[in-house]
Amino acid sequence: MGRPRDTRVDEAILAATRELLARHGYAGLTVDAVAEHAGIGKAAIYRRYATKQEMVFAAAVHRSDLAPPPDTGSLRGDLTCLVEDIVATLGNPAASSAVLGLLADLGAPSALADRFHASFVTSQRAVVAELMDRAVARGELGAPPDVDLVHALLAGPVFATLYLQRRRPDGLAERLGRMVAETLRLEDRAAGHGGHATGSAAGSPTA
Amino acid sequence: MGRPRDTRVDEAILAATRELLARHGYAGLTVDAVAEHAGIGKAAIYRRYATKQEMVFAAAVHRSDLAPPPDTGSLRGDLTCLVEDIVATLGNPAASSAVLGLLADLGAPSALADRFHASFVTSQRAVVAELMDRAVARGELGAPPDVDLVHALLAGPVFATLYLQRRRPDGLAERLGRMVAETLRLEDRAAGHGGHATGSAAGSPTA
Amino acid sequence: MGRPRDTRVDEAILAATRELLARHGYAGLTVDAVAEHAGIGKAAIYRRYATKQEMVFAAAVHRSDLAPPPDTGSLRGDLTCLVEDIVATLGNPAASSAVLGLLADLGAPSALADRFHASFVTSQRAVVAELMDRAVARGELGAPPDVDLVHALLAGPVFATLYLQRRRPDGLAERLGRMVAETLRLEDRAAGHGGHATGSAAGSPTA
Amino acid sequence: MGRPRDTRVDEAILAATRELLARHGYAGLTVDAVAEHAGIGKAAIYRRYATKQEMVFAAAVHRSDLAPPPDTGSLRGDLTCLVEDIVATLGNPAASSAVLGLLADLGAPSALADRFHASFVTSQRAVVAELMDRAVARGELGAPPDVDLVHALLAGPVFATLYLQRRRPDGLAERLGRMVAETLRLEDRAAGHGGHATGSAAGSPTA
DNA sequence: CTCTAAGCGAGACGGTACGTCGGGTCTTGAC
DNA sequence: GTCAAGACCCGACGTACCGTCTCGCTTAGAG
Repeated sequence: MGRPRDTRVDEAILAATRELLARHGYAGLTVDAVAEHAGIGKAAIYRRYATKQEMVFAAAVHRSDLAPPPDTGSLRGDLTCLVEDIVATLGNPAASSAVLGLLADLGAPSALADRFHASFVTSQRAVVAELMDRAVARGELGAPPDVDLVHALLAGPVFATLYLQRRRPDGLAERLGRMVAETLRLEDRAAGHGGHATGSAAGSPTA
Repeated sequence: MGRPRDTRVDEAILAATRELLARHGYAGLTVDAVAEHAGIGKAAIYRRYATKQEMVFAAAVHRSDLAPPPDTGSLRGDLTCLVEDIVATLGNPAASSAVLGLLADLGAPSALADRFHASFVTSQRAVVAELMDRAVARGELGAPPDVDLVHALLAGPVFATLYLQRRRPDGLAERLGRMVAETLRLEDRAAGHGGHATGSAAGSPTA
Repeated sequence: MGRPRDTRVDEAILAATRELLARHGYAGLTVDAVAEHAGIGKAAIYRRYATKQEMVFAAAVHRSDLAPPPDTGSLRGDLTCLVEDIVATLGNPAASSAVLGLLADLGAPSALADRFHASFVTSQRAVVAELMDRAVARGELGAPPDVDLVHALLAGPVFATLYLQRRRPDGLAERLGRMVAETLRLEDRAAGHGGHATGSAAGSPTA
Repeated sequence: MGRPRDTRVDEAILAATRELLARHGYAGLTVDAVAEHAGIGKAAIYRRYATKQEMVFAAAVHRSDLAPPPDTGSLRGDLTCLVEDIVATLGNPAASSAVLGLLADLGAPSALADRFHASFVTSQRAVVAELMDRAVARGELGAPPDVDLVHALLAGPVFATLYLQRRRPDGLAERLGRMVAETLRLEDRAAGHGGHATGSAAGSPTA
């Protein structure tokens, strides 16, 4: 019962967090500043989020449950598509700061650390697993490969490009999708599995 | 003139920083705690390092200029070796926390940000470039590929495994070295270059 | 038109205020706590009282308009009676906390400050004036003395005993009434007034 | 060891507290405001005082250990002198607000409550006891009266005048000293003690 | 062999942000 | 229009950390 939470306040908090995150980065983000910028009181923030980290998580990461993966008809297309999603998510400066900041802040295992993992990592992993199954169904792969490895091969280079090299990952999705698809097919064949010889398709379209 | 710096103090600072970094993570690391744990005064720290970041950098990152790359005789061996170095560097929990923390803290360009980049990223990049040249010299590749891309393909998955998946990267170097070497050869041939047909090496499965 | 105020709410507010005042003192009294303890909403409180001070005033001070002074037949008896009233009023722990708290809070002149003054101070002063007139009429005093001084002589020691010494003022009224009555008669005679020589009463020791 | 407390900071805190106390009263006094007004950080305050109350106590009450009572040669003079001291102490607007505010805030027994009592009440009580002994030694009184009662008779009216009537206590010390001295002598004789008949002295100099 | 500049542990300093709490206002849906 | 519930804005509280600044002492190398 009682007065319901004001939706405009929710949105104002998230919007302000995202803007200040983009403008000043994760370090440099102040709860007071968010409150002032959103035209609300700090209590309204802490009524929703127990800590600054929770707020940032909600503002910049939570919703990125990673949309259901569209089937492009080929492993390579699917992977490219997934990488494009990851790039799009992290390309946003707010999310970019937030993910890195949270990753650094959430050293000790905690409830939020788990939720962050679930929202960000587990969901990506699930998508990867789905794509592998599709490839097997299609006959592109004989057996589904190590999901964590594939995930690392896809998400890792995006991280490296953005956070280590501090470059825009232009064209990365395309190239990464192609390379990983090719690698997976090679590994698959080398392991003695092997779909019904779709292998040749892989060699042809270099983009 | 005057009294020279006490070497034992230098070491005590670095040791304490590394220990506390490993124990409490980058967030959770306090300059006061380092001073107390090292049995020294804060002034002794700030006489050496201008900021907490500098201290952490010196304690956990600085020396990792990445040893000169040993020539293993094959692209795949060289890459595996490099990834092993990266894994070894970041496997240490102190360095692990430190790198992530500094990455998050050093949002704005600064002198330290540049030095961090130089010590960590540029040196890795240089090694990658060297390995590419070796491969070309050996005839494994017809033309040196995009160094940044290769760097991202090597370092990225290590980051993803450690920081996103929070797993130990056991066996990652081996697999990653093989996959990337193979991918590079494929790309190279597809691009119409092509060393003197060392391609067969790709077929030899696993190791 | 509209729903009438619920009388039980009025009483619940006042009762809860008094209880919490007695239990936690003025400083530890919270409007939220009053609402919860009374099983009502804060709005019901603020609909009746503009501020926490008003509420406390109403709960613990307002009604103490100081009953009409009973004529005991002697100045000494009247004064004793008045002091007993004051002691009874402030002896209640709720009222005790409330008066002190309001006194401290109501620094700046305000409407409530005036009402507090009127309800608490002015009414006492009026009673004192009345008692003085009675004494003059009776012939115990030749001229009515400075009312404020007499008030201070009566109420002050009660305050000092309760708030400074933190003791229960047992037996204080009796002794204070006697002393002040005697003092006033002495002053009166010294000033050259003098009722019809009731002075001898002064010699009658004790009671 | 370590850097010693800066005396100027101590003084700046106390001075700022006193000024803001006088300007805005006890309620309305902010620790942040004190820090800003003193040009120091909040930490410097909380390093010295655990709470706002402690700070106010130190600034406005602590030092009022009540100077050693000067011997004026007569009970009446001594009492007048003491009341003048009390009036002088509480006449200061800062001390005035502080005493009342602390009295109201320190409802529950606590370490500070005890120290406040000791510094403010006990010291006054000790002076009163001393004056009573002097009077007995002088022969003005046959036996020392109830010290708490006398203390209440002296301090109480000052409180009542200042805090209840909100008047300046001009001329109060004089009148109060005379009245209480006279009362005590009367009580003393009535109780059957009696110094060597100095009684007549009381009647003469009315001022 | 003294003098002196610099290092040292300790800890206070000014700031700034945190997360909590209280006061007084406003809003919802039930009555 | 009142009620219980509870969200809202505001602003103070006391804590913690950063990077700086003394203190009084120790330690080496220059004269």
